[in-house]
Amino acid sequence: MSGRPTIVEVAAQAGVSIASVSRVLNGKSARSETQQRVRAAVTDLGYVPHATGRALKLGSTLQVAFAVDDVGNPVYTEMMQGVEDGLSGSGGRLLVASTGHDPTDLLALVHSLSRGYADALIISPLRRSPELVAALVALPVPVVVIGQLGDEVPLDVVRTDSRAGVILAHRHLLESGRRRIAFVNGPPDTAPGQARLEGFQEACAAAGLAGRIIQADGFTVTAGEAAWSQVESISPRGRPDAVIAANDLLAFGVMRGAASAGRRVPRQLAVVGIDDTQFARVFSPSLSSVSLGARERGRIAARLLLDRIAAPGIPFRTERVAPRLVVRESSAPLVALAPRPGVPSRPRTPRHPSIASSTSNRSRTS
Amino acid sequence: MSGRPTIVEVAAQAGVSIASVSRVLNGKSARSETQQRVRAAVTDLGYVPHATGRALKLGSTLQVAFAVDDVGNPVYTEMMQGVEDGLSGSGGRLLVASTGHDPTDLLALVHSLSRGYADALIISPLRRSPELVAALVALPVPVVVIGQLGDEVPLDVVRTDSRAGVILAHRHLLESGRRRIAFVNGPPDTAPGQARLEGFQEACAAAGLAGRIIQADGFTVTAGEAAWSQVESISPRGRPDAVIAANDLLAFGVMRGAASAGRRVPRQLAVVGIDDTQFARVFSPSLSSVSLGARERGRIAARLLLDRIAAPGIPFRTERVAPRLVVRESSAPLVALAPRPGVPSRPRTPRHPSIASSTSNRSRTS
DNA sequence: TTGTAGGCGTTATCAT
DNA sequence: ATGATAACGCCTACAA
Repeated sequence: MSGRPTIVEVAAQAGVSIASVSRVLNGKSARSETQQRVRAAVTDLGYVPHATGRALKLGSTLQVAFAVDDVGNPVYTEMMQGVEDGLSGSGGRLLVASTGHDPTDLLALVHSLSRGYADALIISPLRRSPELVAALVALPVPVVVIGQLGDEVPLDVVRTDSRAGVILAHRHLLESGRRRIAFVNGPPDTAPGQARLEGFQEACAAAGLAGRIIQADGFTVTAGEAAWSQVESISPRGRPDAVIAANDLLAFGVMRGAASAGRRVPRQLAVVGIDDTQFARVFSPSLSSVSLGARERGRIAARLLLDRIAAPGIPFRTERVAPRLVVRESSAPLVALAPRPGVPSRPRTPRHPSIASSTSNRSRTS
Repeated sequence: MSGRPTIVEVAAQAGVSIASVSRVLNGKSARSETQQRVRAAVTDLGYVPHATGRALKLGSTLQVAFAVDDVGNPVYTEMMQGVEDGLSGSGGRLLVASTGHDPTDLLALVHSLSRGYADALIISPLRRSPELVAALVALPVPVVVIGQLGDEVPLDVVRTDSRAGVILAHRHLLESGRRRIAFVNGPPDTAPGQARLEGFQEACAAAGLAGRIIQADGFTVTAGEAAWSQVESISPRGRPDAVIAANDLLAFGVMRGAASAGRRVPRQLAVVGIDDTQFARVFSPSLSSVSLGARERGRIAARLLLDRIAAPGIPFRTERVAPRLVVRESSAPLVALAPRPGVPSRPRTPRHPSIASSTSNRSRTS
């Protein structure tokens, strides 16, 4: 009557011991009559085993925490779906610790994890402060990091190579006939901000071009819009004819800013994003973007985690997902755009059978 | 050495009893010397109280579950951020149960909640099956539902009125000079699908217009694109000049489909979405949309929950958030578009000072 | 096959 | 102010 029924009451009702109840419920051997009585009592009382008791005894909660800096960024939702995919069937629940943009939050969260809320942690941090790394290593549960980490850190890691991703984008823009390529970066004190900046600089050096770098103050759409207004203030002579944005949200912001200023994409400005989020192909014009396999990285992270839980002693691994350029409308080659200057409003399918098709979903791997 | 330190080891190290350790850690009175010794031992051993033990004793986990059908839909991310906002400071963690699109998942999740994983549940279900409602009511923890529920269900509810939202959108399209208004709906067996359909039918009746209804098979971008191809197959004479989509994702799909078919938005086709997700203002053209206050609903849900936890006995409440039309470019009035037919590519700011501005962020409440 | 009993880590009562 | 001890709900040797 008072509160939920416990195993004791079930045992009493069934006229057996609590051990028998537990056994029946966990599929251990028991006489069929005992099983009957226990099951009857269970449905009778509406008994549901309490997770906490079990967790305390077994020492595991069957919860996996997933921590990111910004759930508002679709790339993390996709990553999370990947994690869910990879976890499905393992009987675990997902504990999502999003935390706003406060950088101390992630650290606080990691610390709170050492209270045993979760059996494991998958984390994709924007910044890798020494404190964070130390906290992760000290955690009493398995940790998988999605992102770049120092080489010698004893953790399982899922990486991609966003530096190479930027280089892919740069080469593609060169091939599509652009020469004044600018880079809109997010905060350079983040791991992706740093890697992508390096990629851009390397690409520029290789091409013998001086690429302009614009700093946005976040990886958000709004930051991208603000960054665009910086571009607009550049004298027309030096104004870029192409932009690589450090992620899709920035790219969306740039495209919106450009549209508001009356600039035509891709005719006057080519744009390439990074992450290939679900909205990249939906925008008009659709956004060319470098996929970093967010969903796959999530799935792999889950797999690494399950492997480690199964065999805690195995050596730490680093898995890699290669970046993949997905060419869409926003970076259509100039040669394809030239023939029909008078009809800009038509769908921008290039009439010229050039290397890169601007059709929605073609992709090119490198 | 073996595993994490427990309160027993701390007590031994400090030379006091476990009761004293517990007291010090929970801020009960203790002699200052005792406090010193305990704190020293704690830092010394790196002791962190184990959540499971505490939960078992206290009977509460400090976890709140948030369940939705599709985390891929940004409206739910926003709702979740609202929940987080509202929960912050309460010391609770958020357990996000997303579950793919399998409708049985939500039910399974709700059942699993009765295992005591969480102290409370906030749920925003697409479909309200009798089984689900029954399971929710039977749950031994407080439940707040975001969405429509039967009137007499003994639960706290946060509602909006998406039926009225559709009517807002319809009226706005009439004012912007459209007459052949179609409605792209999601599955009609969902609560929003049903309410929005009713709203459309009511609006059509009031206007004396026969509105065409197109069924999409989901609330997704892809479903919206497919729905658009149905529209394209309509004979030119009866083809709509405006579309209300049952949510933003469908609207994005429609706009993408329309763009691929060479239709111009808003000149040839006006589009209005529902939810006013973060990408509505970013798209080109930016999407007019009816905001249902997802973030605010999340915040309110959290508040209702905290109130109920504080005082379990209080009567159940239903809070309402009014829909709010946000007018943007995708539904610019025809009169504003007419004057300059030769320059369609310029930003679509209307030259005519009409009722509804098409500037990005203006909103009109009703 | 079944029951008894101990323990997982914590908090809280009740003596001292 | 402090310590011994009993729960909390469950699982699992071990003994019968």
